[in-house]
Amino acid sequence: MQEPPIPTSDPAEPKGLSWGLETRLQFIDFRLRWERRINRMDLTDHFGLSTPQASLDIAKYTELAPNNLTYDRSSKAYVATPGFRPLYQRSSAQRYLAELLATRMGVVEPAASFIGSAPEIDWAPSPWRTINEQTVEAVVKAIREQVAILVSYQSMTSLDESVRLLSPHALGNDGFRWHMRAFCHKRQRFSDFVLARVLRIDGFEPSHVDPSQDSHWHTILTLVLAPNPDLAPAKKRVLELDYGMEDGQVQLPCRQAFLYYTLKRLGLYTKEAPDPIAQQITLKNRDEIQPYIDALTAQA
Amino acid sequence: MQEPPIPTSDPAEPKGLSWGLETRLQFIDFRLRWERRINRMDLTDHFGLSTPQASLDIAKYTELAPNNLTYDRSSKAYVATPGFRPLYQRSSAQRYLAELLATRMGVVEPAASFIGSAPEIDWAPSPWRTINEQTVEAVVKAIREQVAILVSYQSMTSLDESVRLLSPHALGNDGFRWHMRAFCHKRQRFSDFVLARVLRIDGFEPSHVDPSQDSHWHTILTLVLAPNPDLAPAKKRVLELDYGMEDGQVQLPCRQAFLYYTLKRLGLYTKEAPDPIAQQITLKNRDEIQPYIDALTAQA
DNA sequence: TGATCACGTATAGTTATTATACGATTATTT
DNA sequence: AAATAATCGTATAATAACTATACGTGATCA
Repeated sequence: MQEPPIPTSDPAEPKGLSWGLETRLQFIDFRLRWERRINRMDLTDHFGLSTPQASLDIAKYTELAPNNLTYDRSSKAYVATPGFRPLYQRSSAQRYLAELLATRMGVVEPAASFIGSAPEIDWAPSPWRTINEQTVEAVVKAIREQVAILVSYQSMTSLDESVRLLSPHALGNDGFRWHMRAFCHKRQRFSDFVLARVLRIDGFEPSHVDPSQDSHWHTILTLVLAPNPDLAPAKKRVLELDYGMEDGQVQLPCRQAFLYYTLKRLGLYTKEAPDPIAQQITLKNRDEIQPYIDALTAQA
Repeated sequence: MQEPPIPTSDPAEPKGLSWGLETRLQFIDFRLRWERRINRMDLTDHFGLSTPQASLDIAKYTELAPNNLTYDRSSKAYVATPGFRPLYQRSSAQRYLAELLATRMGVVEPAASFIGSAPEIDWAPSPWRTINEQTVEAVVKAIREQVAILVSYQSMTSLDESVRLLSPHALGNDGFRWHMRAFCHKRQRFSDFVLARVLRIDGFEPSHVDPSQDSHWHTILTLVLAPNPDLAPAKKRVLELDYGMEDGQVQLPCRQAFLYYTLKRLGLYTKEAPDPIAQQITLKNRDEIQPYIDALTAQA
């Protein structure tokens, strides 16, 4: 019996092909959509195959999507038709933009990406500490094996090294930095630890912590965001579009553990009354959330 | 003659292998590092190969990195040795975390990722408009072919549809949203347009715009960030670690076009004197940058 | 103790892919 | 205007990659 092919979420995606061929067909689809052209040479460069095989792959793609491409003798390449319809999820706009960004930021090696030539792109930069390989490896291992790690952690209160025994159970990203969610045996409570503040890993120790007791992690709040009602209608409409609001609001599920970072990023973490001009977005259910906001100051 | 294999950046990475085999070896490397184990079944599931071939692949990996794995009869799998050293860039911690995040956020299909079972992870959520496929496709096409697009754009000033002719030349991401950088033929100047505010694409038109004239895009400022000097030494150290500062500061290159978004994200966009307690980070070369900051209000 | 499930490996067969070559079409150079 | 180069598709034969199947081994578990 033939081994079953890789399952794909979209039932319209062709099945029963070998993993290699399927990947190459996805490549053809991707290049056609985003660069509007594909060549045998594109295939031979990226996958290291021969020209006859590249021809066969293109022929196979043409069989699957005859209306997606035509050969243009002038440019010596297949070009996407105006009515091109992508065949694979891999060719989605969201995926394309994410891949573009990751490749340019150096997170993804160019050889691992389907992108050939792409439009100029840049982003609002943020200072980014290069991630420590050993720290991540140790934390991931500790989470998987459910053991504690002994770490030297840079605390907010003292320059001296503080050695702590931590039992991590999850990873988190606040938009800037990576955290671990862990039980601190010193303070006897769950909290967040920024991975970049881990100065050294001193070893592993057995641990008996139940992650389900981390209530700040498991409590999921729903923030209801809306445009500031005092804004002009056009501005409100802009905000609705920017944030994907429907009926003038959007619900944002948020773990209590991320409440501070989420509000901070949205510019909603203010103790005073927010300035309606600077503050374009409001927290519509602030009454409901306020107790959790008050709890933040007590904890930090 | 054999076609040349895919070039890899790291000269230590093995070469001369077929693209398929190389990918499978990277998979083995990745799984060993992050899940500490690999099986024939992992390979047959992910790539749809037969068990003898999976055996051969593992044997090949063992030949390349004999000290990275041992077979554990008890768990019926190869496990990573304590002294495991990754062979491929693909197995880096940064890549792993990025892949974890992208997979969980739904940007990358699970089948396209090497991740099998992974630790629990979450992030500070932000409202995210689902990207419009047609808009991205049209903008990318316009940039590539150097033509203008006629769009209905939701402006800040009027609820009525405003039709504009735009000549885009680059894409940008402000941390929340995707933009295009384009010449607006109506206002006769370059500026940013949020993709989500594009209500409709009305067609393409020939265009003669020189992207090199977009000075806000091509002017690259250097922001010098430092911890607030009034903070306690331990807090300063924390910020240095969080933001990868060396000698108490970090340089952040930033296009003038992104200045507003960058300062906003860092909480540095204040017209009044910043509050030293809330404001943990300072812009060390504010004198130098201030003229550009002043120019922002005039423009917006 | 026996069933199960990994492993490795061997053999034979099939499929995928390569190497090479040819003619056709188009753009570019001479 | 003619030669050159590059692309396409395709045909052939050869090779490499991979599959199907089977068998023996050691460890775990009911």
